[in-house]
Amino acid sequence: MPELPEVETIANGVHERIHGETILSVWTSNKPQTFKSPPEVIAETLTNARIDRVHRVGKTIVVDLTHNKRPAQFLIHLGMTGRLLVSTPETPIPPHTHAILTLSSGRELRFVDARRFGRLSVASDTYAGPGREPLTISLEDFIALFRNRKTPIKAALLNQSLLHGVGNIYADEALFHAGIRPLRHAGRLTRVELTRLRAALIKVLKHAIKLGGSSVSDYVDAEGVAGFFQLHHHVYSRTGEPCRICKTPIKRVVVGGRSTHFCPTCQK
DNA sequence: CACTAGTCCTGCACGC
DNA sequence: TGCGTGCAGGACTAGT
Repeated sequence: MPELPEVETIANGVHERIHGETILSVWTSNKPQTFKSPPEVIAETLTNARIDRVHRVGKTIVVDLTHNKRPAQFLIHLGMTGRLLVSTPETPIPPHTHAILTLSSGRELRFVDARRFGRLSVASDTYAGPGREPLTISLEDFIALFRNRKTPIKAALLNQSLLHGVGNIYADEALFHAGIRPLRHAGRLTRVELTRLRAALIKVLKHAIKLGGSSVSDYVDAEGVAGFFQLHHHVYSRTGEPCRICKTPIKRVVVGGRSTHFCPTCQK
Protein backbone atom coordinates (compact mmCIF):
# COMPACT_ATOMS: atom_id res chain seq x y z
CA MET A 1 0.00 0.00 0.00
CA PRO A 2 2.36 2.68 -1.16
CA GLU A 3 1.63 6.13 0.22
CA LEU A 4 3.64 9.32 -0.11
CA PRO A 5 6.87 8.11 1.55
CA GLU A 6 6.93 4.81 -0.32
CA VAL A 7 6.13 6.47 -3.65
CA GLU A 8 8.80 9.10 -3.09
CA THR A 9 11.42 6.48 -2.28
CA ILE A 10 10.48 4.36 -5.27
CA ALA A 11 10.49 7.39 -7.59
CA ASN A 12 13.95 8.41 -6.35
CA GLY A 13 15.26 4.88 -6.77
CA VAL A 14 13.92 4.59 -10.29
CA HIS A 15 15.28 8.01 -11.15
CA GLU A 16 18.78 7.02 -10.08
CA ARG A 17 18.62 3.92 -12.24
CA ILE A 18 17.12 5.11 -15.49
CA HIS A 19 17.29 8.89 -15.95
CA GLY A 20 18.94 9.92 -19.18
CA GLU A 21 17.90 6.75 -20.94
CA THR A 22 15.79 6.61 -24.06
CA ILE A 23 12.74 4.36 -24.33
CA LEU A 24 13.15 2.19 -27.41
CA SER A 25 9.89 0.27 -27.35
CA VAL A 26 6.78 -0.31 -25.25
CA TRP A 27 4.72 -3.41 -24.60
CA THR A 28 1.37 -3.28 -22.80
CA SER A 29 -0.94 -5.98 -21.52
CA ASN A 30 -4.54 -6.34 -22.60
CA LYS A 31 -6.08 -5.32 -19.27
CA PRO A 32 -7.95 -2.14 -20.16
CA GLN A 33 -8.56 -0.85 -16.63
CA THR A 34 -4.82 -0.51 -16.05
CA PHE A 35 -4.59 2.16 -18.74
CA LYS A 36 -6.17 5.52 -18.05
CA SER A 37 -4.84 6.75 -21.37
CA PRO A 38 -5.32 4.42 -24.35
CA PRO A 39 -2.36 1.98 -24.51
CA GLU A 40 -1.56 3.06 -28.06
CA VAL A 41 -1.33 6.71 -26.91
CA ILE A 42 0.97 5.68 -24.10
CA ALA A 43 3.16 3.69 -26.49
CA GLU A 44 3.25 6.54 -29.00
CA THR A 45 4.20 9.09 -26.31
CA LEU A 46 6.90 6.97 -24.72
CA THR A 47 8.59 5.43 -27.75
CA ASN A 48 11.82 7.30 -28.58
CA ALA A 49 11.34 9.63 -25.61
CA ARG A 50 14.22 10.49 -23.31
CA ILE A 51 13.71 10.09 -19.55
CA ASP A 52 14.77 13.36 -17.91
CA ARG A 53 13.55 12.87 -14.36
CA VAL A 54 11.46 10.53 -12.21
CA HIS A 55 9.74 12.15 -9.24
CA ARG A 56 6.53 12.15 -7.23
CA VAL A 57 3.34 14.21 -7.09
CA GLY A 58 0.93 12.98 -4.40
CA LYS A 59 0.91 9.20 -4.73
CA THR A 60 1.69 9.36 -8.45
CA ILE A 61 5.11 8.65 -9.94
CA VAL A 62 5.82 11.20 -12.67
CA VAL A 63 8.32 10.44 -15.43
CA ASP A 64 9.37 13.65 -17.21
CA LEU A 65 10.07 12.95 -20.86
CA THR A 66 11.40 14.76 -23.87
CA HIS A 67 9.91 13.46 -27.09
CA ASN A 68 10.86 15.16 -30.37
CA LYS A 69 12.15 18.11 -28.30
CA ARG A 70 8.77 18.49 -26.63
CA PRO A 71 7.96 17.75 -22.99
CA ALA A 72 5.59 14.97 -21.97
CA GLN A 73 4.89 13.02 -18.81
CA PHE A 74 4.28 9.37 -18.06
CA LEU A 75 2.18 8.94 -14.91
CA ILE A 76 2.28 5.78 -12.81
CA HIS A 77 -0.11 5.22 -9.93
CA LEU A 78 0.85 2.07 -8.03
CA GLY A 79 -2.56 1.52 -6.45
CA MET A 80 -2.29 -1.17 -3.81
CA THR A 81 0.13 -3.66 -5.28
CA GLY A 82 1.82 -1.93 -8.21
CA ARG A 83 5.59 -2.38 -8.54
CA LEU A 84 8.20 -0.87 -10.83
CA LEU A 85 11.08 -3.17 -11.61
CA VAL A 86 14.29 -2.37 -13.47
CA SER A 87 15.28 -5.72 -14.94
CA THR A 88 17.51 -7.30 -17.51
CA PRO A 89 15.65 -8.94 -20.39
CA GLU A 90 16.79 -12.38 -19.17
CA THR A 91 14.94 -11.93 -15.90
CA PRO A 92 11.74 -13.98 -16.04
CA ILE A 93 8.68 -11.78 -16.51
CA PRO A 94 6.64 -11.94 -13.30
CA PRO A 95 2.93 -12.74 -13.35
CA HIS A 96 0.64 -9.69 -13.62
CA THR A 97 3.11 -7.67 -15.70
CA HIS A 98 1.15 -4.96 -17.51
CA ALA A 99 3.80 -2.81 -19.18
CA ILE A 100 7.41 -3.26 -20.29
CA LEU A 101 9.55 -0.36 -21.52
CA THR A 102 12.75 -1.38 -23.29
CA LEU A 103 15.49 1.13 -22.48
CA SER A 104 18.58 2.18 -24.42
CA SER A 105 20.85 0.45 -21.89
CA GLY A 106 19.18 -2.85 -22.77
CA ARG A 107 17.40 -3.06 -19.45
CA GLU A 108 13.64 -2.97 -19.04
CA LEU A 109 11.34 -0.96 -16.82
CA ARG A 110 8.46 -3.27 -15.90
CA PHE A 111 5.15 -2.40 -14.28
CA VAL A 112 3.73 -5.33 -12.32
CA ASP A 113 0.41 -5.13 -10.51
CA ALA A 114 -1.42 -8.18 -9.18
CA ARG A 115 -4.53 -6.48 -7.84
CA ARG A 116 -4.78 -4.03 -10.73
CA PHE A 117 -5.68 -0.96 -8.74
CA GLY A 118 -2.70 0.75 -10.37
CA ARG A 119 -3.09 3.10 -13.35
CA LEU A 120 -0.85 4.20 -16.20
CA SER A 121 -1.42 7.35 -18.24
CA VAL A 122 0.33 10.15 -20.08
CA ALA A 123 -0.07 13.90 -19.65
CA SER A 124 0.86 16.71 -22.00
CA ASP A 125 0.42 19.45 -19.37
CA THR A 126 2.42 19.44 -16.19
CA TYR A 127 0.66 17.10 -13.77
CA ALA A 128 -0.21 18.93 -10.57
CA GLY A 129 -2.14 16.24 -8.71
CA PRO A 130 -5.62 16.48 -7.23
CA GLY A 131 -4.77 18.39 -4.03
CA ARG A 132 -2.03 20.03 -2.01
CA GLU A 133 1.34 18.62 -0.97
CA PRO A 134 1.30 17.75 2.75
CA LEU A 135 5.04 18.37 3.15
CA THR A 136 4.99 21.95 1.84
CA ILE A 137 1.52 23.35 2.58
CA SER A 138 1.55 26.39 4.87
CA LEU A 139 -0.16 26.27 8.25
CA GLU A 140 -2.83 28.78 7.23
CA ASP A 141 -3.64 26.85 4.05
CA PHE A 142 -3.71 23.60 6.01
CA ILE A 143 -6.19 25.02 8.50
CA ALA A 144 -8.34 26.43 5.70
CA LEU A 145 -8.62 22.99 4.05
CA PHE A 146 -10.73 21.64 6.91
CA ARG A 147 -12.84 24.70 7.70
CA ASN A 148 -16.58 23.92 7.76
CA ARG A 149 -16.08 20.28 6.83
CA LYS A 150 -18.54 17.96 8.50
CA THR A 151 -16.75 14.77 7.58
CA PRO A 152 -14.57 12.92 10.13
CA ILE A 153 -10.99 14.18 10.13
CA LYS A 154 -9.81 10.71 9.12
CA ALA A 155 -11.96 10.81 5.99
CA ALA A 156 -10.77 14.35 5.24
CA LEU A 157 -7.13 13.26 5.49
CA LEU A 158 -7.81 10.50 2.97
CA ASN A 159 -9.51 12.92 0.57
CA GLN A 160 -6.88 13.37 -2.13
CA SER A 161 -8.49 16.55 -3.45
CA LEU A 162 -7.58 18.23 -0.16
CA LEU A 163 -4.15 16.78 0.66
CA HIS A 164 -2.70 14.27 -1.80
CA GLY A 165 -0.32 11.52 -0.80
CA VAL A 166 -1.77 10.61 2.58
CA GLY A 167 -3.22 7.10 2.80
CA ASN A 168 -4.68 4.92 5.51
CA ILE A 169 -1.46 4.17 7.40
CA TYR A 170 -0.10 7.69 7.74
CA ALA A 171 -3.54 9.19 8.40
CA ASP A 172 -3.92 6.91 11.44
CA GLU A 173 -0.33 7.49 12.59
CA ALA A 174 -0.56 11.27 12.23
CA LEU A 175 -3.82 11.42 14.19
CA PHE A 176 -2.24 9.32 16.93
CA HIS A 177 0.80 11.58 17.23
CA ALA A 178 -1.46 14.65 17.22
CA GLY A 179 -3.66 13.13 19.95
CA ILE A 180 -6.84 13.52 17.88
CA ARG A 181 -9.55 10.88 17.51
CA PRO A 182 -10.22 9.92 13.89
CA LEU A 183 -14.01 10.42 14.17
CA ARG A 184 -13.77 14.06 15.24
CA HIS A 185 -15.50 16.41 12.80
CA ALA A 186 -12.81 18.09 10.70
CA GLY A 187 -14.52 21.48 10.89
CA ARG A 188 -14.68 21.40 14.68
CA LEU A 189 -10.97 20.95 15.29
CA THR A 190 -9.31 23.95 16.92
CA ARG A 191 -6.41 25.87 15.45
CA VAL A 192 -4.18 24.33 18.09
CA GLU A 193 -5.27 20.82 17.13
CA LEU A 194 -4.81 21.46 13.42
CA THR A 195 -1.38 22.93 14.11
CA ARG A 196 -0.47 19.74 15.96
CA LEU A 197 -1.95 17.59 13.20
CA ARG A 198 0.07 19.28 10.46
CA ALA A 199 3.27 18.94 12.47
CA ALA A 200 2.54 15.28 13.25
CA LEU A 201 1.74 14.49 9.62
CA ILE A 202 4.94 16.09 8.36
CA LYS A 203 6.92 14.32 11.05
CA VAL A 204 5.62 10.82 10.30
CA LEU A 205 5.94 11.29 6.54
CA LYS A 206 9.52 12.57 6.78
CA HIS A 207 10.45 9.81 9.21
CA ALA A 208 9.12 7.19 6.82
CA ILE A 209 10.94 8.76 3.86
CA LYS A 210 14.15 8.63 5.86
CA LEU A 211 13.70 4.93 6.68
CA GLY A 212 12.74 4.04 3.12
CA GLY A 213 15.54 6.03 1.59
CA SER A 214 18.14 3.71 3.02
CA SER A 215 16.73 0.60 1.36
CA VAL A 216 15.84 1.74 -2.15
CA SER A 217 17.60 -1.10 -3.92
CA ASP A 218 15.67 -3.73 -2.00
CA TYR A 219 12.31 -3.08 -3.48
CA VAL A 220 13.00 -1.49 -6.82
CA ASP A 221 14.97 -4.47 -8.07
CA ALA A 222 13.70 -7.28 -5.97
CA GLU A 223 10.65 -8.27 -4.05
CA GLY A 224 7.89 -5.82 -3.23
CA VAL A 225 8.34 -3.06 -0.69
CA ALA A 226 10.16 -5.07 1.96
CA GLY A 227 11.99 -2.02 3.21
CA PHE A 228 8.81 -0.60 4.66
CA PHE A 229 7.38 -3.46 6.60
CA GLN A 230 9.80 -2.79 9.41
CA LEU A 231 8.21 0.57 10.06
CA HIS A 232 7.36 1.10 13.66
CA HIS A 233 3.63 1.80 13.59
CA HIS A 234 1.99 3.09 16.74
CA VAL A 235 -1.62 2.27 15.86
CA TYR A 236 -1.99 1.04 12.29
CA SER A 237 -2.83 -2.67 12.19
CA ARG A 238 -2.30 -2.97 15.96
CA THR A 239 -5.93 -3.65 16.98
CA GLY A 240 -6.07 -5.00 20.53
CA GLU A 241 -2.35 -4.55 21.11
CA PRO A 242 -1.23 -2.21 23.90
CA CYS A 243 -0.62 1.44 23.07
CA ARG A 244 3.11 2.06 23.00
CA ILE A 245 2.61 5.09 25.27
CA CYS A 246 -0.11 4.11 27.79
CA LYS A 247 -0.72 0.36 27.23
CA THR A 248 -4.45 0.84 26.52
CA PRO A 249 -5.55 -1.65 23.83
CA ILE A 250 -5.70 -0.04 20.39
CA LYS A 251 -9.24 0.19 19.02
CA ARG A 252 -10.40 -0.38 15.47
CA VAL A 253 -13.37 1.34 13.84
CA VAL A 254 -14.41 1.85 10.24
CA VAL A 255 -14.37 5.42 8.94
CA GLY A 256 -15.14 6.22 5.35
CA GLY A 257 -15.07 2.51 4.58
CA ARG A 258 -11.49 2.20 5.82
CA SER A 259 -10.25 0.44 8.92
CA THR A 260 -9.08 3.04 11.38
CA HIS A 261 -6.94 2.50 14.46
CA PHE A 262 -6.56 4.72 17.51
CA CYS A 263 -5.75 4.81 21.20
CA PRO A 264 -8.86 5.71 23.21
CA THR A 265 -6.69 7.16 25.97
CA CYS A 266 -4.05 9.14 24.09
CA GLN A 267 -6.43 10.51 21.46
CA LYS A 268 -9.22 12.94 22.41
C1' DC B 1 -21.22 21.02 -3.76
C1' DA B 2 -20.33 17.81 0.19
C1' DC B 3 -20.46 13.49 1.40
C1' DT B 4 -21.29 8.25 1.55
C1' DA B 5 -21.62 3.62 -0.18
C1' DG B 6 -20.49 0.42 -3.61
C1' DT B 7 -17.19 -1.38 -6.96
C1' DC B 8 -13.01 -3.20 -8.81
C1' DC B 9 -9.16 -7.22 -8.09
C1' DT B 10 -6.24 -10.98 -6.16
C1' DG B 11 -3.20 -12.72 -2.48
C1' DC B 12 -3.08 -14.08 1.87
C1' DA B 13 -4.47 -15.29 6.69
C1' DC B 14 -7.44 -17.97 8.94
C1' DG B 15 -10.56 -21.81 10.36
C1' DC B 16 -12.32 -26.32 9.94
C1' DT C 1 -3.24 -31.02 3.90
C1' DG C 2 -6.39 -28.56 1.47
C1' DC C 3 -10.15 -26.04 0.63
C1' DG C 4 -13.38 -22.12 1.25
C1' DT C 5 -14.19 -17.63 3.13
C1' DG C 6 -13.39 -12.97 4.17
C1' DC C 7 -10.55 -9.14 4.39
C1' DA C 8 -7.26 -5.57 2.66
C1' DG C 9 -7.71 -0.74 0.22
C1' DG C 10 -7.02 3.91 -3.69
C1' DA C 11 -9.80 6.05 -6.54
C1' DC C 12 -13.63 6.20 -9.30
C1' DT C 13 -18.86 6.17 -9.94
C1' DA C 14 -23.49 6.65 -8.64
C1' DG C 15 -26.61 8.10 -5.50
C1' DT C 16 -28.46 11.08 -1.46
